Amino acid sequence: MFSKACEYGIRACIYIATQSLSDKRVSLKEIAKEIDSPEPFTAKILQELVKNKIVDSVKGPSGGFMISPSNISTIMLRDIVFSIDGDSIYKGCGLGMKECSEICPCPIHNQFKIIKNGIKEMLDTTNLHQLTYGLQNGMTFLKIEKNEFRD
Amino acid sequence: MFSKACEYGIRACIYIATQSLSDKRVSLKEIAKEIDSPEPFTAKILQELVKNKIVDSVKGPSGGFMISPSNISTIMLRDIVFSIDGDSIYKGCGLGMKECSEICPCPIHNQFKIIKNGIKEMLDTTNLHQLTYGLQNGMTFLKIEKNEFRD
DNA sequence: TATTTAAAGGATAAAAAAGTCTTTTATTAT
DNA sequence: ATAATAAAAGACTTTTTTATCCTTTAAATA
Ligand code: FES
Ligand code: FES
Repeated sequence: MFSKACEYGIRACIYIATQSLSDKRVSLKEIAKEIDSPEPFTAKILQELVKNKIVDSVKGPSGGFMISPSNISTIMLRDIVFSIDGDSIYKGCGLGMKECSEICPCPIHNQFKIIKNGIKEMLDTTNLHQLTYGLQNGMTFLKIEKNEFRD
Repeated sequence: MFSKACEYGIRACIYIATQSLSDKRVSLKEIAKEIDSPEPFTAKILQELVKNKIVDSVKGPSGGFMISPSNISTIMLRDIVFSIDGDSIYKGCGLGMKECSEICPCPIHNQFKIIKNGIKEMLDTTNLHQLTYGLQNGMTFLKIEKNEFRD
């Protein structure tokens, strides 16, 4: 569905957002640990998100990444996905033809249109605040949690 | 969404099916031409589909690929996709966690469940016959058609 | 101002996916 | 039987994606 880069990007944004709500900047190291992602690769993805004004970064001591709390409910999942994967997921042809169009539809075009509309709808209507909510309440997770009974 | 291999695989099956309905075996060369795919790569994918009993092949002169007409309406899109890409598209976690579960759901789990159910539903209920229908009527296409006015 | 800290940038490496090529095997028709 | 045909098999190459490493730049603070 999404590229690995995009998956890490979304997870990183959600984690950064939870901490930004408590006015805390977070370091790359902390992010990678909390979302269980490879640190240098995550750095690259964050650079891209910073360029796209989704994440804000500050260098040096007590620096790190944050997302301005006022933006957390205006940033849509679509914005993050678009920054990293573009729009092929909801615009491209499901059978990989150069373009998806009503004029030259592939055999699964009509079935796929429904799916792609659903994806677009989800990306367009889900904001970052919604995604952080469950995480803060311990109802959702960004990595497989290991408890004290099993590892 | 699907891998390139899977896209070619689906397109190949649809083309083979249309010809099999006229009792014609088709060669790799013809398939690759008709679905606009790289010939040797398509060969690999077809081998896999033959192993998975979705496509039948015969070597030698007047050999080629076909799909038994009686199977065309029982082969589901799911069967083709599963042969090539497995079930990660509707079973995996949208944010790339090792598994998708209700016990340890990721922040987009609930939104994604709807999408994934839609995909599963589509794959489970769409059969090969449905997909060949539009193609035979010139309503759907397996490659961008070039007409006499523009190329 | 010097030192430390942490991200940015750029080059590189590893792995996976996509695509190619050559040889072998099976089948048909001569 | 033999030649021709077409898929199967397996090794190989290229491209893309994923991941790592090292140097530079910017900011804070001591
Ligand atoms: S043309 Fe293939 S999905 Fe629209
Ligand atoms: S846990 Fe991520 S989609 Fe279910």
